[in-house]
Order: sequence, then C-alpha cells, then structure tokens
Amino acid sequence: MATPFRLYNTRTRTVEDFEPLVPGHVGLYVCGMTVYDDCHIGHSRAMVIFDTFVRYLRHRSWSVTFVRNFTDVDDKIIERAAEAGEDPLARAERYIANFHRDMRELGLDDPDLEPRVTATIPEIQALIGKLIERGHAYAAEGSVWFDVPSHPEYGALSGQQVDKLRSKDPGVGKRHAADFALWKAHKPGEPSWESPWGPGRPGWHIECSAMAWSTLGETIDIHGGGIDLVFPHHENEVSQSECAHGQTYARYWMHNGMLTVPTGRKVGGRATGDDTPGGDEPAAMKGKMGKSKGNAVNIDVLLREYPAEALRLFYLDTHYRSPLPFDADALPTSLGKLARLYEAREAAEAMGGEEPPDDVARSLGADAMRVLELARAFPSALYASLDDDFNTAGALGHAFELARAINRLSNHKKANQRGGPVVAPALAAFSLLSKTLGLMTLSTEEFQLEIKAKRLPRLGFTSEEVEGLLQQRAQARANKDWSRADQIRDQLEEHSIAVMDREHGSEWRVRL
RNA sequence: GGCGCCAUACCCAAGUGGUCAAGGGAGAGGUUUGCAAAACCUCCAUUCCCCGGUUCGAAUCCGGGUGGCGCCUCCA
Repeated sequence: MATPFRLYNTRTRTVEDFEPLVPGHVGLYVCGMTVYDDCHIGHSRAMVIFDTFVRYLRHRSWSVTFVRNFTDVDDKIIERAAEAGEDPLARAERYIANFHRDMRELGLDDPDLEPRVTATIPEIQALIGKLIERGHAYAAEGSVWFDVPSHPEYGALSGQQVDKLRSKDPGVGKRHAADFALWKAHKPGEPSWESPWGPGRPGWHIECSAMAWSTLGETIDIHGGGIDLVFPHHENEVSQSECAHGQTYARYWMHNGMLTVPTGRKVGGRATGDDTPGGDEPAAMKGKMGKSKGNAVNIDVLLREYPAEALRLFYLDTHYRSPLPFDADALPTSLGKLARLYEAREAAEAMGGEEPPDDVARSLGADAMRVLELARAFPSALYASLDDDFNTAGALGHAFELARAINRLSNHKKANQRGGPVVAPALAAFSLLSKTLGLMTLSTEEFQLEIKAKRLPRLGFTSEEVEGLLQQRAQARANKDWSRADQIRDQLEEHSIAVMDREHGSEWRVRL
C-alpha cells in the first residue's frame, strides 16, 4: 500500500497507522448478534460498516480473515424463550436464520467464519480451566467467576477504575463486586453442558474470547463492534484472554457509533408504514435505538420499502464512529442521493459514441475536461478518504462531485451524442465505488424496478395502470390536448409519481 | 457519583494548524420545456456552541463554561 492505512484505536483514543501482525494479512473479529429477536437497523449499521470495511481492505490487497460470531445462548434468549414458551436453542436457531436472510437481503457478503457459542463449549471450558490454573478465576457453588483484582490492567481499554464502578449484581459466591461469571451454574429449564465445575452454561464474555482464540489465535489484529460494548464486554474479553494466554488480545479496537433517535422526532413514520401522527414521543423513545427502548425498527420491515443500497448509503454517508440519527426523512433522503448517482451513471453511459470531431471536442471543452479530471482523480481521492480512518462520507462527497460534472456535460446537447473520451474513466470511477462501498451494484434498470416494486404498492397504483395512463397522455399530447395531458400528469403527481417528458417519450419515476 | 465521545449553514454531513470551510437536501432566481419534471447555472456559514490561551497563523491545539450523546444493567 502506498499510503499507510490509518485507523482510530479505541484503546489509545488516537488514529494510528495500521500494521497487522502478519504483513499483508488481517485477522478481524467482530461481535455479532445475540439472537433473541430480529435484527434492527442499529444492528445492521454495524454489519454494513464491517462488511464494507472488509470489502475495502480486500480491494486494497490485504488478505482478511473475517470472523463474526453468534451468541446463541444467553440470559436474554432464555428469558424471551420462556415468555414465549419455546426452547431457547430453537429460538436462537430461528433468529440466526432470520439474520442470515436479512443480511443477504442487505447485500452483505458472508464472513469467513461465523462461530456460535453452542459450538464452542470445549474451547470455552479449556479457557476457563486455564484461568483457574493461573489464579485468575475461582469456582463457587457450581459457577466460575473471573477474579478481577487478580488483573491489575483491568479497565485499561475503557478507562474504568474498578472501585468507581456501580456494581450491582451480587452473584452467588462472588468475592469482589466487579467479578463476572465465566460459567453459570445450571438452573432448571435452562440449556446446560457438563463441565468440571458442574453442569451449566458459559457467561456472556468468555464466549467471544474463546471464539476469537479458536478462529484467529491468541492475538487478533482488529476487534470490532458497537461502542456500547466497550464496557464491560470488551474490557472483560481483554482480561480473560490476556490472563489466559499472556499475549495482547487485540491490537486495534474499532467501534462503531450508535444509531440514535433524535429528540422530538417521529421514528420510522413512512419508513415503517406506521402512520401515527408526529409530535413528541415518550422520553424513552429517544436516544440509542434498542429493543428495550421500544424504538427499534427492524431491518426486514425497512427493506420491504427501500432498496438495500439506500440503507447502505444511509449508513456510509456518516463517519462510522459518529452517532447516526435516524428519523422519517433519513431513508427518503438517502434514496434520493442514491438515485442521483445512478442517474449520473446513466447519463455517462448515454454519452457513449464516436470520438468527437475537433470542433465538437472544442465546444465540449471545459466541461469535458472537468469530468475527465475528476474521474481520473477519483481512485486516489477515494483511497485517501478511506485510508484515513475509513472515511466513507468523505469518499462519497467525491462521487457526488463527479456526478454533477457528468450531468453538466451531458446537458450539453452535442455531448449527448458524443461524450466519447470521458465515458470510460467516468464509468470506471463508478465501478470502483461499487467494488469498494457496495453502491451502484445494479443496472439502472434493475434499480428503477426495485424502487417501483418497493415504493409503488404504497402509492395506490400498479405499473400497468401508470403505463396505461401514460399511453392516454401520449395520445393527448400528440393531439396537443394539453389540458387532458396535464390532468393525467397531475393525477399521477398527486400520488407521488413523477412524469418526465423526454425526446423519445415519457418516463416515470416514483417521487422519493 | 465515575469513565468516555461529540458540538460545522434551515436540515443531514466532510474537513481537525496555513490558498475560496467538501458533498447532499430544503429555499430564492435563471437556462431548458407546450407547461412541467429531471438536469444544469447563480445565490444561500468572512465563519465553524461560548469565553480565555498557545501560535506569524486555529473550526482545527490547550484550559474553562454550556449543551447533546454513549457506557458503568442487556445491548451493534
């Protein structure tokens, strides 16, 4: 890589040059879902960010082993399953299937490995055994606790001081308030496994240490996840792994910001098909999106109405570490921006043609040169942004500059026929955007069809009805019956269907 | 009570020591059009929450204040 790749490291609170342990190869472990319910758009923000991150690293010739786990046995799953009167493991299985369905729908690549807690029990027990052996854990009444005071470094990642914590959970047999469970003694009705300490199940944090260890070894290059996991989850992982192995657990910590619901705004709205009136929602609704706050919007619901790439653009249009506010305008805005990119690419394609004669080239002059300049500079501009702590929002800014330059050139009548020399570099730039950020991966036609399929049902029309009306309107226009033509157009416009009269006929779009 | 992050125009959002403060949306005017829509052009922050300080020079660094958010309980 020509320029260093720079990444913010939560552990040091600074942006650092990224150097993997083994040159050219990156081991990445990302905390995935606890599968007790459907994936909401806060979860999928993390999924999209890391998917895109891996895509980019690979594009830049790093070899990446991407591991994203499933926590398929835990308190919450057991609790929810009990409420629903079902088997916890069956519930987890169902939500894993749903998650896979949602990620596929979102257009994400599968991670290289997706370990599950229930398939990592031997490794978890081995790790716990090691910790007891080394004096960092103790068994008490069928459970095993991590001995926090035995690890002086505890708190380094999150900046917490053990004696300042508001510890609540008393726990049976715990020696220190900050100690946390590695192994939980079996309770009736809960899934359990045999162990040297009696039947039970893993605690919350040990699983990730074990899964990272079994898939990537004692030291991983980058550990990712939501910023809300820093404490206690990641802090505890560090202690478990470093006390067991005596090696640095993760060299870089990469945390994404939360999806938030701003104060006094409507959540979802047209996005969810929920037509509750706007206005102030209960205080509990604002802040971080989460199931327990009752403000979660499930990803599958949104994907029924918006193309996956609109979600992707929504996520990538803000730096991954910033909080991302979600409201009713968010997706329409992102979809509009995405459509702008597609339309610019279409305009570039339409300019294909012969090498222009000199007089035409001269008349295209400055505008054509501008496109050429931006298109050729695009790769280095994109790399500069993404190499700088994965600044996807900055990278997108460059794409929009190019889009405007293309549209400007294509407005030029002569360019419409003869944009020749600028087309290839412009299309190459958009192709690079597809490869790295996963946007504009469809043909323009596919994209328009997807929009129509997802948006039209809410507008009270079928494609056939719209086409029928447009035929009537074409007839009226041919007869210069402008009032009839305008009446049809107004009727469609009322239902958010925009009609555009082109030289070769009328097109229509769903207004975003 | 403890730890940490953030504060850029009407809205969203890049930029984090040095030419004019990206980009998108909204708004105003114009080109185009049968009229529109879309697209394009022009305008839209002499200024980056406030107050001090460092510097030849700060939105960018330091100190204080105010406001918002995350974590300390399950959390992407």
